[in-house]
Parts: sequence; structure tokens; C-alpha cells
Amino acid sequence: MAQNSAAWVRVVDAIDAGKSPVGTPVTIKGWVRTRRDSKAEGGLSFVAINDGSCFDSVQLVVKGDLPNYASEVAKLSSGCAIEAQGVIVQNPKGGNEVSVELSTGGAIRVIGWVENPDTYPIQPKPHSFEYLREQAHLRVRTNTFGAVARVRHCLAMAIHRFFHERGFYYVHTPIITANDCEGAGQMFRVSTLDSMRPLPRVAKEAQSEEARKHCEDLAAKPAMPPWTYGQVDHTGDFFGKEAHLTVSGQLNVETYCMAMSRVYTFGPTFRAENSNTSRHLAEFWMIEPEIAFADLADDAKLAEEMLKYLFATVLSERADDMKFFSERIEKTASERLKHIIEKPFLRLTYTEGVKILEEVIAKGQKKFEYPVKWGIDLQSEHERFLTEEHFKQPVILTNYPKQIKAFYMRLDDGCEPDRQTVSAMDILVPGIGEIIGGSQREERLDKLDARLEEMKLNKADYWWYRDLRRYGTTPHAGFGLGFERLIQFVTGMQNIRDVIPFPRAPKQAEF
RNA sequence: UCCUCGAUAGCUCAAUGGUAGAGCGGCCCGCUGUUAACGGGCAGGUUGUAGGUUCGAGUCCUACUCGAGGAGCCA
Repeated sequence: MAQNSAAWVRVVDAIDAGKSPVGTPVTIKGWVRTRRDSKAEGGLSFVAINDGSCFDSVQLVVKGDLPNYASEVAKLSSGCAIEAQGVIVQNPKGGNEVSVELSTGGAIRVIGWVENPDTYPIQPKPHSFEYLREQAHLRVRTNTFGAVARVRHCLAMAIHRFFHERGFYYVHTPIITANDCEGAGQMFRVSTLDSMRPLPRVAKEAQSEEARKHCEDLAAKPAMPPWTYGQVDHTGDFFGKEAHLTVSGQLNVETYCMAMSRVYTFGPTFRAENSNTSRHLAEFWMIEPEIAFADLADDAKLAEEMLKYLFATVLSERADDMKFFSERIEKTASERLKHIIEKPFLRLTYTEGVKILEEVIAKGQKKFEYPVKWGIDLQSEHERFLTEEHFKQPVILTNYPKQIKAFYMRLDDGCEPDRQTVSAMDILVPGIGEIIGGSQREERLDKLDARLEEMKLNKADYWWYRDLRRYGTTPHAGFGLGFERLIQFVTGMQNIRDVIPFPRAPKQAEF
């Protein structure tokens, strides 16, 4: 058999009896997971090799008659990159499992050795996620992170497919923004000014009152050199004004929605908040669809259909990885997704949610650290109670008080004067809390302007956003889905830093 | 940023203020068509950093750095 010309097959195809029946000559390339030796039959080694194409590794059965058996095969350790040529065989005891047998005529070639097996960071034993986070360049070689990477890919593809099949257009909204109007949240500055030299300062009389006060406070500190005084002049900066990394593509994607009807963005988003939690990143990916001629109910329906589509896809396409997550990470991972797909999401207004919380508190069934009162935002503990304990399923909370929501959310019609609400929704899921936040947008210019004024925002800064309401405005709605939170929910991974290849968080940008 | 806890061998963790240990991993030997392999042996340490208390500090005190869980902010 001309094994030297055997086709290179990925492990996923090598272990698939339909594609590689017993007797098929194959070439396998990948990285060694484990090696076990036997002295039987004059030397025999079992080498598990993985190439990331699926969860499972394929076992090479390497016989002692290979010319480099003693010199190389017997010295293989975890992490070595190798190429092997052999024939698919049935495992004697292994049920449906197959191996690739390498004996006379077969070959094994070491492509890359591990220079010191004792200090190779990924040892064939359980490692803590905290430790692996410090080895982010190597951690994808483990079962868990390989599985996360494949699920992440599967979900990303499924998101594009879901929207594409429904006539949505994928819009690339900008990463850099010079709008100072994307809403609350600390932003990262983008600048070409030379921070090693004194930065240019604007004239004192040209400074805003807020900036002047801030600078005076700074200059009052004893160690402050005088040239640091005053507001920075960005007219000489790359964009001629202050620029930042985007915190949301929503405002931009609304413009495309007002011409293409159904659009979505899927891209990186940045928050400079000093958040140190298992649910926050400084750089994360967000999916933001926007639909025209639509209201909040349409928005909620879209979000529910999307989540169910994604869960069904990952269960069928990544059954191998989901089996692993259910066995080793979160016992209910697969069952929970199946359960969610079958039942309609519960819809509940904020007002009804508050009522339920007040009732359980009054009956003494549940104690919370923070008080519940109509008009104040729900705390994590309240949201978690509703979705995890009270309903035990995903909940869509809608129609929040306007004072706790963003300016662009549509004011509900027919509210009591002291209980005005907006057409906002949060989708809460067990274990994660808020996974989606969305709203119907305010399409009426007079109402939008009134909100801008109420929130002391500068109308001029929003000139192009307001233009959308002046030229052919329509009801429209959209939401934001945190991609990493979605992956957390699907896999059961506890920390968001373990579902993105190279997490960015305060004091964390090593890789 | 706030609260709580933590940092000791390659990894996970022990060690009353008094000579730093174990398991796993690594290497060597034995056994075995093995698959979380098994049995025996060997190597491996400036106890996160900088100070302080003490005859003596892994242990007590102070500051800092980094990490974890929770909170806030949110996706």
C-alpha cells in the first residue's frame, strides 16, 4: 500500500467511519495529547493526537518496528507537533472507536519538539482556569478551550446565517468614533498626540466650565507641573477633535436601518469601565440588529427566535463539545438549552416584575439586600431571583421607567404622568442575568428633543441622528446581544474571560 | 472603584512563630493492546515584591503588585 501518498485528513474525518472506513490509508497532522507505552510485541506506543478539528483525539498505534521508534516516538511528550502515516483500524476492545495503526510501511515524523517537557505549561492533567488565563497562547490546546473556540465559531456563523436567511444586511459600523454622544460609559481615547511631550492646551476662556474646574482641581495638587494645566487642545489631533473607541454601533446602524429595513452589526465594542467581574470585558463583541416598521413586540419576537435558533444550531453542530460541557463544566448545559428551545419566553412588564418582588418581600419568602421600589432600577439580585428562582426560565422584562433608561428609547403612550415608561426590554436568563438589552427607538422628533433636553444632552451633537427623524422617520427597534455572554450561557463557563481568546480587562492585556 | 479571600515545587495544595511536605506532572526502571493506566525510584524551592516586629517569620504587622468571588456599571 502506498502510504507515503496517503491523503492528509483532519482528525474529525479520520474518526468518521463514513469518510474513513477501516483500511483507509491516511496522513494525520496535529499535536500530541498523551503517550502510553507497552512492552508487548517488542514495543508499542499509543499516541493520542489532536488537531482541533473536533473534540476527540485519534489514537495512533505505533509499533516498535518503525526505524525512529526508540530515537523519537518513545520520547514524544504532550504538545509535540507530529505527522503520521498509517491505516485506519478497528480498536480491538474499543467498540466503535478506531485507531490509526503505524507499523511497517507507516511512518511518524516529528515536526516540532517540546523543548522541556517538565516545564511545558500545558501538562496532561487538570489545570485551573486562572492558571490557564496566564497561558492564553497555549490554553487552546486543552479540551475546554478547544471546545469553547469551536462553539464560539459555530455561534458566530449561526448568527450571520440567522440574519442572512431573514433578509438582514450585515453593516460594518465604525470602531473609531468622534461622536461624544454614544451614551454613558467610560470610553477609550484614540489619539496621535505625543503623550511624552506636554500636550497642547486651549486658551483658558475657551474651556468649558466643567473642564476648567477639573483642570484647576488637578493643578491644585502639589506634584502637578504647571504645563499640565488647562484643557487639552485636540484641533491638532488626527481627527481634529477628541475620538474614542466605540461603545455601541447602534446609532450608526439606525441610519442604515432607515434605508435597508433590516440590518445588523456584529463587531468589537469597548468599555473603559474599571469593571472586575466574571461578566465584563473591556473589549467584547456585540450583535446589534435594527428593524424598521417594527415595535417592541416585534423586537422581542426577533430576539427570542434568534436565541432559540442559536441554541438549536449549537446543539446539532457541536454535539461533541456540548457533551463535554455537560459532563465536565455545567451538568445542565445541554438539557437547559433543549428546555429553553421548547418553551415560549415569558413576557412581563417592569411594573409587573416589581409587583412580584414586592409580594415575595411582603410575604417574607425572600430577603434582598437592596430595596425594591417602582422607579428604581432592578439590582442583579432582583433580576436573578425572577429568572432563576421565581420563573426558572428566560424572562423578557419590558416597559421600564424612563428615568433609568437611555434617551433614544421610545416613550410609551398613555402612561400616568408620574409613571412614564419607555419601550425598553431586557432579556434575563438564569446564571447570566441580562443577556440582551433592547428597545423601540423614539421616532418622533419632538419627543426625542424633549428627552435630550431632560437629560441635559447637547442637541447639536446629535444632528445626524435627529435628521433620521426629520426625513422619512418610521417606528423601529433593535437590541444588543453580548456575544461572550451568549457563549457563557451556552457552555456554562463561569468567567467571561474564558470564552474570548485574549481577554481585555483592567490590568490584563498581556497577549 | 468598594467589600471579602488568596499568592509556598512545573501545576493543585499542606506546614502551633522553631530543620519547607504531599498528590499530580516530569525523568529513570519494572509491568501492561494501552486509553484518568499501574508498581518502584529520582530530580525539583531566595515561600508575590519592599519594609518592619522577633533570638528566630511561609506563619505576626504595614505598604504595594497580581489573582479569585461578590457589588456597582452594563452586554
